[in-house]
Parts: sequence; C-alpha cells; structure tokens
Amino acid sequence: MTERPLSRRARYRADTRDEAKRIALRQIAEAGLDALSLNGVARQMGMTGPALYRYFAGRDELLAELVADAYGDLADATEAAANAPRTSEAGAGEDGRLAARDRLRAVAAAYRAWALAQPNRYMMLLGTPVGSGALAPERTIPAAHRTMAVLLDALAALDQTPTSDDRRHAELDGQLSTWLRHRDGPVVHGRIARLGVTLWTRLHGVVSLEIAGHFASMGFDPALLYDAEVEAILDEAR
Amino acid sequence: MTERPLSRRARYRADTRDEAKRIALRQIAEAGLDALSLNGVARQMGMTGPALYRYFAGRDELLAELVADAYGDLADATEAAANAPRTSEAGAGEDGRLAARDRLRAVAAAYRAWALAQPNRYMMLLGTPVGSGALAPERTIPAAHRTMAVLLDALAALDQTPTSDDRRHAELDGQLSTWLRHRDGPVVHGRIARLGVTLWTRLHGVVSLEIAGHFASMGFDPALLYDAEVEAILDEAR
DNA sequence: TGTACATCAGTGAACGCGCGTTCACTGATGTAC
DNA sequence: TGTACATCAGTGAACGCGCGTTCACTGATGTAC
Repeated sequence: MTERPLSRRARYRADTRDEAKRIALRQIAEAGLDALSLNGVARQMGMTGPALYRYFAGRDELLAELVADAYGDLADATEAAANAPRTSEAGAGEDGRLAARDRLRAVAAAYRAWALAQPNRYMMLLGTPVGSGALAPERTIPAAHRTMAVLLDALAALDQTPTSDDRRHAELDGQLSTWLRHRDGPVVHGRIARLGVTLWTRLHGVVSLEIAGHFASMGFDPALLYDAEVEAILDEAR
Repeated sequence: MTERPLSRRARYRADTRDEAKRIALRQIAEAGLDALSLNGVARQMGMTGPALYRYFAGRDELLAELVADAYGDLADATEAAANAPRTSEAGAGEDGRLAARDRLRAVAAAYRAWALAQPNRYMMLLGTPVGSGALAPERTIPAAHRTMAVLLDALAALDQTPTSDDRRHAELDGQLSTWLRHRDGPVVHGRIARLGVTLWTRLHGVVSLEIAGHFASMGFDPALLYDAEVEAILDEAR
C-alpha cells in the first residue's frame, strides 16, 4: 500500500470527516443512538448543518460509517488481546503468545471490556436493529466476521479431542461447516464453529443484559458470571 | 377480588385505554419502539392527539404501561408452558405436569416462541434500554422476576446432585443466595439461582442475536443452537 | 511569478415534517334532588 | 319522571421544538498557463 501524498485539501477533508465521526460517536456514547443527528454534530463542530453534506451523503451514511468502524475497532481489540505477548512465565505458549486457554480468556475479557467501555456503541452493533437503517450487509458482515475469526482461532488452538457429545450436535455442526466453506477466514472444523457461535452468544447474553442494567437489582458481580461462561466453554472444548 | 360493577363510563374508559395500548403495541410491532407516538396512536383510533391525555399522563406513561404488560405477558406464557398438562405418556410427572426435564424444555421453548412472535416487543423489554425512559424499576423488576421464578422452579424440580464444579462457583452462588433471601419468590439454593441466571443469559444470547438478524448470513438453524443450550443446562443441572 | 479560472467549504434561508404538550371550549353522559 | 347541575370525552388551535434535506450564494483555496 503506497502512501499517495494527500493534497492539503484532501488532508483537511479527511480530518473534518474524522472529527465529525468522533463527535457523532460521543453523542451516541452520551445519549444513545437516537440522539445522533447531523445538525447536532455540525453544531458541536461549530458549523451549520448543511455543511456536513459535503462529507456525508446524509445521516444514514454517517451511521453506516460508524457501524463499520465500530466492528473494525472491536475486531482490533480482540485481535490485540489474542496477539498480546505473554506477561508471565506461566502462560507462555510456544510462539510467545499466551497459551491457548489463557488466550481465549484474554480474548473474552477484551470483548467484555470493549463493550462495557462503550455500551451504546456495542448496542449499536448488536442491540436492537436500527429501524430505518438497514445498513448494507456487504459491509457489516465481513466486519463482524473478523471478530468471530478471532474467537475461532482461539478455540482452534485448544487441544481438541472430539467428545461423545458431538453426535448430538451433528446437524448443527454440519450446517456450520458448509457456512465455513463459503467464506474466507480460518478453516476450522464444524465443531469449532459451533463452539465459536456458542461462545459468542453466551458472552453476548451476559454482556448485553449487563449493559441494559438487568442485573442491577440482583446484587451479583456480572464478571463472575461472565468468567464462568468462559470456563464452561473451555471445559466443553477440552 | 370482588368484582365491583363498573359504571358505563368506567367500562368505556377501560376499553379505550385497552384499545390505545393495543394500537400502540401494533405500531411497535410494525415499526419498532421509536415509531411509537401518542399522535400516531390517536390517529389510528380516529381521535385527535390531545384526547389521549384523558387516558395517559403522557407518552412515557403509555410506554411504561406497555412494558409492564409485556413482562406480565411473557411470564404468563412461560408459566403456561410450565403448567401445561402432559401430552404424552412418556413425559408424565407425578403431578400430571410434564416431567422435570421436559418441563424445562417446554418453558425454554415458550420463551423463544414468545420472543420470535413479537421481536420488537421482546427487544423493548430486554434490548437497548430506552433512552429517556428510565421506567420505574419498582414496577419492572417484580414483573421481570416472575419469568425468572418460572425458570427457577423448573430448574429446582430437576434431580439435584451437587457437582464438583460447585466449588468453582462458590462466590457467585453466595452472592445470588443473598439476593434470593431479600426478595419473594421460590426459595432455592444459590446453585439453582446461578443455573437460572446462566440459563436466562444463554437463552437471551441466542434469541436476541437471532432477532437482530446476526445469524442470517451464517446459514444455520438458530433453533438447533437454542436447543443445544437448553440441553447443556440440563446436563449441568444433572 | 503573476494572473485567470475552476474547485470546493461553508453559510443562511427555506421547506415540510411530526412530535409532545397546553389550553379554552363544546357537547354528551351521568348524578342528585 | 323530570329538571338542574356536575362530570367527563373529545376537539381544534396553538406553541415550541428539532430534525433531514435542498438550494443559491459567498469567499477562500488550489490549479493551469
């Protein structure tokens, strides 16, 4: 990727776009998705509303951009956790990365940390689908799959001895492995894909209810529940 | 509960309130939570907007009402499944209800069926918390706990032999049992409460991602994943 | 290096929309004697 | 049973708000000769 020198104007354009997106993100963080408005963003930038139409075709395009960025950011966060160098002797894997089990733990922890640090952004991705939005799936699907690939990688690195349980899941595993063949990403067994999807839904279950405040009145630490789910998957993948 | 005879006016009032709520519900079902508006509801009732202020203090009260109703309705649905008479010889329990394991399966199936039949309504309860809403927790918490009580009941009816796993979950179990003591509802062991919360988050994880359409591109049947989660809990509760 | 033109960022006015909510008022329904 | 009054449902006009988006225009920045 060669770095074509950007003209001053192009640089300015890019900067302004970025600033708009940063401010839009802040609006969402502070007041939720509904609070996002082109006029509001422009106002906070010290511009008038119509000016933003030089940068985005409309509100929907800005939103689509934010969604794509958020998927990428989440994938970055989990990837970084997966690739983190070992910090202690105990967890060292042969390639200097965390041993497989600790790597999965680290990835899961990064997933939750990302979600809790920016709950509205997380919900923008995985919460109630945005009414009018209908964001182009050709952009969001690959973006979402990057995070899934991280999970699959981590799971595939565990020692895998097929369980007797596998018979019960033959159909689901089969469906998933045909899916795996028709997309790019790590090539893994259907069983791993099932564990990946299962892990994902479990993590999301805990995190999304935590964000929505549904544990608040129950007086327990959601982190314990979350960790228990991670350990349960580690057991199943053993 | 004695049935005080309602005056014609009181009956009319109740009918109109109900109709408003029915129409509001339809609006949400068709276009999502954001689409709910007092004016819109009034319009569909053949009235003008301000008329509805005779029945609801404002939009927020109508919404709070819908949320409370929805929690109740979900609890009714799961309760009905739990109390359903046996339909086959095989699943008969001593009291004519389904045997414990089948009862849990039936409850879980009812939960998913309810959610999929009215996805926007389900998301109104458990999805992204409504921005301005801040619905009074003194109404929603007990309403939400009714469904949880159904899950706990079903789990408690399973044969319970403490597992060696329990040591790992001692802290979480402890936190949950203090919660259990400070509310009314079935009195169960902390371990059951943990299984209940775990079951709930897993079911929600699958159902919410399914509703949001996140499985659409993965070409597998979410029902298989859902059932697998139910079976996994049955295994853990064995 | 300087001039002539093209490109582009941003403004301000305007359009149309729908919302929640208030208010004074009309007309119908119920209640008390 | 009939009359006088009180209660209540619903209307229509109005207020203020903020939104997304379009359009013609100004002024600054870049480009070509």
